[in-house]
Formats: sequence, C-alpha cells, structure tokens
Amino acid sequence: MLLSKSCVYGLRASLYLAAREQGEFVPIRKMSDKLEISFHFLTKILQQLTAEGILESFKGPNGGIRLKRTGSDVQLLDIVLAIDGSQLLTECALGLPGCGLKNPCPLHDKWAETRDSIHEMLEKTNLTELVHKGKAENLRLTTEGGFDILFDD
Amino acid sequence: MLLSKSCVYGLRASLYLAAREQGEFVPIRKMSDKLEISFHFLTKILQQLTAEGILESFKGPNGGIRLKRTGSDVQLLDIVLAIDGSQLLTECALGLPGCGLKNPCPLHDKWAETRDSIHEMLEKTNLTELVHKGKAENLRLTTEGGFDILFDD
DNA sequence: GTATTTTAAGATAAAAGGGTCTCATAAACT
DNA sequence: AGTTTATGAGACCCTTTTATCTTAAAATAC
Ligand code: FES
Ligand code: FES
Repeated sequence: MLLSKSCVYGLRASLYLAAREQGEFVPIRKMSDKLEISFHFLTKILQQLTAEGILESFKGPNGGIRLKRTGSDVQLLDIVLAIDGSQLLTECALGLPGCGLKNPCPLHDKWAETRDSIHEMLEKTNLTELVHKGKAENLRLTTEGGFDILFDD
Repeated sequence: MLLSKSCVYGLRASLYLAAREQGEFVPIRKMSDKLEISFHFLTKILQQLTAEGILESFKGPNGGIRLKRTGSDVQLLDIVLAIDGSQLLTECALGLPGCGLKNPCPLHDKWAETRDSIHEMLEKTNLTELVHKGKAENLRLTTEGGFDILFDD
C-alpha cells in the first residue's frame, strides 16, 4: 500500500476537521464514530499530528481536536510526512540504501520521475481544496456515507 | 513502501537472471549469495514467479532457475502483479473499498492520475532495457557491488 | 473541591509481513 | 542403486503494524 493505515486515518480525520467550522473543537469520540475508526487508534494518530503542530487539542468538556492552521495551509504532504515519514519520497525502489547519494540502481531514473509526481501531488493539494470538492459532489470519506455525514450531528 | 520486500527481491532476482546468458539455469543458492538475499526466502519468491510462468525451474545438478520468456518480454509490471498483486494499482488512496466502482473519495481524481503514471512506468519498462542500462553504467543491484558482480562467477 | 468530560500515555494483544528451518521430491552422476 | 545437487512445500518464529484496554492528567461546571 502506498500509505500506511495510520496515515490514511490521519488524512480522513484531517479532512473531516477541515470540513467543519474553523475554530470548533471536535471530540475524538465523535470523529471515530463518524469516520468508523477505532477510537483509541485514532487518538494515537491525532496525537502525532498534534505533536507536529498540524492539529491542536483541548482537554475537558467542550474539548476536542481542531486544525491549528487553516485548511488551505495544510498540504497532504504535511500529514504524510508527519505520520509515515519521508521514506516513500526518498527511498530506492529496489530497497537499496542511500538512493540519490550512492551509485544508483537501474530503476533510479524512472522511479525518481514517478516519485516526483507523487511528491508533487501531495505537496500541491491542500485540505480545503479537497473539502470544497467533497462538499460540492458529496464524495465519501467512509465506506458508505457521503460528505454530508459530517454535518448531521 | 511502494513495493513489498518480496517484490523488490523478485525484481532484483529477475534482473540478475535477465543479465545472464539466456537459457542458463542459475542455482538459487548462487543468486542468494550474489544478491545478498536469504536463500530460503528467495526460494519462496522465485516459486511464485515460476508458478506465474515468468521463470522456469529445473531440479538436480546443473539445475536452477531461468527466465521462461526473453527479458524484453517481461515487464516490471508482470513481476509486481505476480508478487504484490494489483492492490497498488487499484486501491483507493484513502483505503475505501471499491475505488472506481462506488462513489469516489475526494482524492480519487488526483490519485488516479498519479497511480496511472506508476502503472505506465511499470508497464513500459522491461528487464532487458534495465539490464542494458545497468551493464553500460555498472549500476548496482545490491548495497555495494555494481552490475559486474553478476559475472565474476 | 468533587464529579464529569475529554485528551495523554503506556501496556497489552492480535494480525500481517518478513525470514528461518526441515523434510520431501526430482534429476544427474557415479 | 545410491549419492549428490538442486528445487518444492510447508511448518515455524520474529518483527512491525494495527488495534485494544487501562490508567493518568487536564479542564469545566456545579
Ligand atoms: S537508487 Fe534505486 S531508486 Fe534511487
Ligand atoms: S475512491 Fe479513493 S482513490 Fe478512488
């Protein structure tokens, strides 16, 4: 798989937050219910994103999680790097150490090109952009439900 | 990681075979030594490729493994599909079931495009092509050694 | 200050991927 | 035929990822 499950959950949760009112703290329990992700597992992932300064948390009643920056200021790449790290975008396709530093492998040129296109896609796509699209076309963030599930509280 | 370790080992081994004399059976033990892959693990992977009709095996003394078709007739995609299956090229970037069949996710359009570029790269690259390049520039198939390690018996 | 709501942190368990080992099978040579 | 060389097939183990559970800590409301 391109992205780890943790990373995918992180992306789904971030999109969910970006789709809600800016400034509103959303409890993790609510997110885990809506997005059909295990509460405890999601909690851990959100902790990583909070530690990286992408999300912000608040404890106690009326607490929860929200975006720290605006959705248009968070690129998919930020989330992928925070959770999966940079391996996908730096590693050798044949698993050899030091891609780009040492003598390359036969696949290097072609892979570097493909890898750059992945990098560019992640770097140039922000949350708000996807949320607009998702709202307009009622796309899904979960197995069944459309984007509208985010709003029926 | 884009490709599983098994898949990467399968690719390295296939490149090794394509670089050797067509028709020569190479013992797995020799390959595992040259390519620095565990013998038993490599054996399993090669069995998969043999079952898929990409490689051919022969038991007993002077036996081993060789390509069943010519190197120019084996695309990287064949090996990736045989070992990792088609998930990478068919799955939803957000891990939702039924990408392309059901209502898409917000990332679908962008991911489908990126995914196609991966698909195209794997589909249009054959073993012989990479072997030529590898021989000409003495590229590496292993941590340290160059392509020449394939030939000092 | 006590109860309630919520995140934080860490221990633990289940599942998957990666890797090892053993025995069986086939072919060749003597 | 028996020994040697080699793949085939399966059981087994280790590590990482994924997921769960338990306890702590913080903030609020009363
Ligand atoms: S060295 Fe293999 S992809 Fe760069
Ligand atoms: S539905 Fe998500 S990538 Fe196609």
